[in-house]
Order: sequence, then structure tokens, then C-alpha cells
Amino acid sequence: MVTLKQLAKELGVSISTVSKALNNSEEIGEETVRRVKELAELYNYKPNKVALSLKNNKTKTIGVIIPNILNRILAKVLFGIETEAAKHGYNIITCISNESLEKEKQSLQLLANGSVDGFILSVAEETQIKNEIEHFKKTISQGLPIVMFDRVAHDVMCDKVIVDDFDAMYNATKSLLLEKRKNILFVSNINDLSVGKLRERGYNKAILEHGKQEPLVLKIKKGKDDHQKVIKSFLKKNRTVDAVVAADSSSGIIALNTAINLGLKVPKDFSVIAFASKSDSHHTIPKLTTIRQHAKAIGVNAAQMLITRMQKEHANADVKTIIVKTSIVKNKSTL
Amino acid sequence: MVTLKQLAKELGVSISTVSKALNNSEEIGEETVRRVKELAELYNYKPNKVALSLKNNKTKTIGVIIPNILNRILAKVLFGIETEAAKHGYNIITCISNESLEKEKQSLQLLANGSVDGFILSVAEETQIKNEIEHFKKTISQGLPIVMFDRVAHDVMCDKVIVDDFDAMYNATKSLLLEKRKNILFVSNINDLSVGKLRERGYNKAILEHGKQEPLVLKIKKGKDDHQKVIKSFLKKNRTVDAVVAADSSSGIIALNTAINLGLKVPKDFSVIAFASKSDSHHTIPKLTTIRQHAKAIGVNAAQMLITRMQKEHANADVKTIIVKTSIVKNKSTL
DNA sequence: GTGAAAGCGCTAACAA
DNA sequence: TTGTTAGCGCTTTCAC
Repeated sequence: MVTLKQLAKELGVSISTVSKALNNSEEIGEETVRRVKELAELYNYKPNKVALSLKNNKTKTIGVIIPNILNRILAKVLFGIETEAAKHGYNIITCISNESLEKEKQSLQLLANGSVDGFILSVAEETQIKNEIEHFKKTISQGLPIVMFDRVAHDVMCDKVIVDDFDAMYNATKSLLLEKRKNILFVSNINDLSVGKLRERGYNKAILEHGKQEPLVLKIKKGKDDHQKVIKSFLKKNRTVDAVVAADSSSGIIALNTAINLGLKVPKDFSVIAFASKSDSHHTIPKLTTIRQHAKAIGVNAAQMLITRMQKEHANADVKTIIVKTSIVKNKSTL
Repeated sequence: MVTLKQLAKELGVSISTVSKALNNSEEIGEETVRRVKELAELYNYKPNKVALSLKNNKTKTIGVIIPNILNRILAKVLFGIETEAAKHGYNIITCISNESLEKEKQSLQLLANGSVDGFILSVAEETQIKNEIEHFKKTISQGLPIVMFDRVAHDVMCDKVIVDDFDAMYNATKSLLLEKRKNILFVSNINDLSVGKLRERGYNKAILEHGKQEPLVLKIKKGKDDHQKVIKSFLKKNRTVDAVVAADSSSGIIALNTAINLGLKVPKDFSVIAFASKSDSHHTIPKLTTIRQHAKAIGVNAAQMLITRMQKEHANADVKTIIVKTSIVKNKSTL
């Protein structure tokens, strides 16, 4: 990489002259500016990012900690963050906590050494189970703002971007009740997560309000249970189930495929709605009716919030929580 | 963040003494070392990463450029890269090219200002279509090593990690021929990609060698065609098709679900094999027989190669290409 | 055993 | 209009 020093030497001027010329300072003579810029162009000069970071005490870099990159929603949020960050000239350093509290702590620690100006993160499963929040508080007290999304720690004072999980599942369940479904099953693969619990509560509320059936909940143990087998044997034993709301895409897809496999007509005899993405909806015939999370918008919002906060000096402005509304996209797995 | 300066002041010693004490230099007295370390601990001192980067002219950061984070394979490779990088104390800055040549160029440019020590990337679709490689060559000539994976530019001299796409599809097709399938269809959603083309060639070779049918190829235009409709109408018009090999997971899942929807018995009358991940295989009943790419291993290998290259001074050692073998995981969508 | 000083690349206040 | 200098935080050589 070419440095100012080298340019200065070759041009026979001082370093600061070169610096000013390149920054279009009024101070420098026209002719000098031209000469400097020409040489800089020739050598493809780029100001060294590290030096700038040191000088400005700002890295223009956001640390993103994601529990699991294979989760479509999380991946999409990452995409949203990256897009928005790039628009504002920020880079993102990505760490994957792999749902581990320890890795999450480490990543936070490791990047809090001047590598990033702030964090965007979704809380790891283990962290939610153990309900640990000290590491978040410590990071914030070090002056590094955090924005949490999707899976958030409510007891940490920071900006948040969440989804209306409760309402979404409440509404989805109600729409099935409107279809006159008599025995609606809630299936979930994510019951240890805050969002999973919210979704279950939304389902419960709708069912209890309606008052015609007891809540019927099937929880899959991630990694342990054979997803297909559990759902199949449950549906076989509970023949009166005529609809499924699923807290995650896999549960929805498998439930629908299993229903068909058991000879049920979808959506005539059996309806399915699931939290899932567009491409997931193509993985069943008929196509799956989905609750869409607008994950990219979540990422964009999170990035905007963080960038705004990092730019104002007094970082102690009130924290905000943005709720990104879901929407139901009707396909042929419901009436 | 606490700095050496602050510690030095508080302890009434010089900055260099503190620095040496923390780095366990022999020069410093036992007692001093103890006092310094104590205070550093108390204040949770961490050496400033940016200052170190500037000093050492090394960032310990890898730039990763991925075309599409929603692609499971690419996401999984990213996971592998992150895991291996973290193990060696490297961070990764992730850019998403979104299959765009322009964004790819920009990301490369933007990070080549001292932000990273090297790159790991998979070539964007547009880049492969236009066959542009100058930006890669330029980056390498600036002294920043590149490791390409999966979708590589063969004419660029750099380390590569690829998959045995050709052989994998050749073998998959042959295994269907062994099942006595008479009319095997190749379906692909990724025909503009180098890997898509390799897979098609593998299929062609197997079919032509066998000599009993003509190659039968169905190419889906990504984003344009309705994936389900195209496959369904094709299978309806070509009733003799009794097996599908798919170059991508969606095509495989949809083909299988469609076959079932058309009343075919899988795997009795109809077989499907697809390039897909484990979780994809659960999205069909019967479960999909898949060609697995060991994406995480690809990422790990790429990271190792890059780190090795960055650590040796004379970066002009011969370039290598690692081939990560696929494996076929038999499920119930084949005999 | 401890400290002063230089230097990584850059910007900006100040001097000339 | 141009140059000198200090300083961001750190390591390291060289003096003391």
C-alpha cells in the first residue's frame, strides 16, 4: 500500500501538503493539488483505514453476533444489517456464537478492544436458558452500544428490534378458528427461545379465548428428536387434529407433508400456518401459508438504530424498541 | 477503554514499563510486574487492537465476500471460516456481494485499504457470467492473498477450495442408472454458475456413457420462473421420466413433492437425488437422498490455506487447489 | 530495572 | 501556500 509519506517524497513536498491536497483543502495551490491527485490516482492511493481508526478513535465497524448462521431468519437479518451498514460506510465483523453463552461472551470481549464501535446481536439459546446478562451490561458500560434483535434480553437497557411474535401467532390461530378448525395443534422446535415462548402464548390466548378446545402443544427437542417421526406419530395418535400452527418453518413443512402422507386433504381437511420464509413455502404442495418476518427489515432497522446512536455524542439517550410487524401470506395450505 | 498511558500515570511509572510488564518482559522487576498486572486486571485493560494493527501492519482480520448469505451452502462455509479463523485469533469482516459484480469489486476495493490481511471469497454470479477477473488480479498484486471456494475463477492464480461437482453428479446419475431408471431428468436452478455447469456435465457424461437415453435437462430461471409450475408441467408432459437428479436443493425437493402430488410412488416408481443439506432432506416424505457438500469443511480448509499463506513472508509460494469430496447420503427417495 | 524516544499512517492546529 | 509538530496507542531499541 502506498502511503502519504511515499507520495510526499516522490513529489518533493511535505506529508501534510499531500494530505490536505487529497482532502480538497482550500489551503493548497491548484497546481499542487493537481499534481498530488494525479500521482495518488496513478498509485491507487487509499488512506489507511487502521491509521484513520486510531486517529479518530472510531473504526466504522459494527460487531454482529449471530447465534446460528444456518437459520434463514438470522441470515436474512445479517443481510439487512450488511446492506444498511455498507450504505453508511460501515463494515461488519461477524461472529457466530453457535448458541453458546461462552462463545458469545468471548466474541463480545474480543471485539471490545477497539475493533468495533458497537454491536448488533441476537441472544444465544444457552444465554436465554441461563438468563445471563452481565456480559451485555458490562459491554454497554464500557461505552459500546448494543442493539438486540429477535431474541432479546429484556432486562438489558438497550435498543431492540423485535417481531410481534405474540400477536402474529394469536392472529394466525384465530384465522384457523375462523376456518372452523376444531382441534388446532401448536408445533414448535424452538421452545427454549424467548420468541418461541411468545409464539406459544399467542396460540394459547387465541385458543383459550375461543374456549372450544384445550391448547394442544407439541414440542420438538432440537437435535434430539427425529422431527418427522415425532410429528407423524403424534398426528397418527391424534386423528382429530385438523390444523397446525408452527413456530418454525421446519415444523410447518414437516407437518404439512406428513398430513398429506397420512392421506389428509390440504387444505380441505387440514390447514397449516407456519413462521417461514417465501422459499420455504415452495417446499410443500400445496404451498405453505406463512407468517413472514420481514427479516431484512429487522436488520436494516437494527443497523440504523445503532448507527444513529453511535453518531450522537451523549450515548445515553433513551433506549427504543422497534417492533417489526409480521404479515401473513396466504397460500394454499389454508382455506 | 483504558490505555497504557492511564495505567502508567496512575502507577507513577513510564508507559514502556507498563507495556513490558504486561508482556512479561524479563527486564522489569517482580514487584513492578505485580503492581502493573493488578491494576490492569482491575481496569480490565485490553491492548487496543487498532494500535496493534497499525504497529504490526497486520490486522488479523480476514475479508470474506459471499454472493448470497441465504444459500445454505455458502452460509455453512461462512460458519466453517469463522470457526477456523476464531481458532487462530482472526476476525472476519463479511461482505455480501448479492451476486453483483459491482458490489464484489467495491467490497474488494474497500477492504484493500488495510482493513484486512487477505480474502476468502466465492465468485458472484454476474462475475461468472461476464467472466471478469481483473479485480481479483489487482487485489492479489497489491499483496493481499485470495482464497476462492466453490465458485472459482480458474484463470486467477490463487489458492482454491472446490467440490468434486462433476464426479458427484456423474456418480449420482450412475447410481440411478444402476437402479434401472430409464429416463433420468436433470433439473437445475443454477445454470449460470460454474458449479451448475460442472454438475450438468457430470450428468451428461453418465447418460452418454450408458447410451440408453438422451440427456434430458430442465433449467429453471432463478427468480423468473415459478419453480413448482415449471417442474410440474414438465413432469406432466414427460410421463416417462422416472428419476430426477437435481443440481440444487430446491429443485430436488420440489421435484420429489411434485412426483408424489402426481400420484407417483417414491422410490418405487420414481427416484430423486439432489445436492442438498441434511435439514433439506427432512423436508420431503420420503426423506431425500442427498449429495452432501461438507460445506463446513470447505470453509475450514479455505481459512487454513489463507492463514498459512498470510503467515509466510514470501507469499509467492505455489498456489494449491483442494478438492473437498462430496458424499452421497442414501435416504428413502432412491432404491 | 526503568524510561525516553522513534515510528506505524494519518489529520489538524499552528508556524512560517 | 506550504511545512512542522503533536498525538491517536502500542512496541521496541537504546540510554541511563
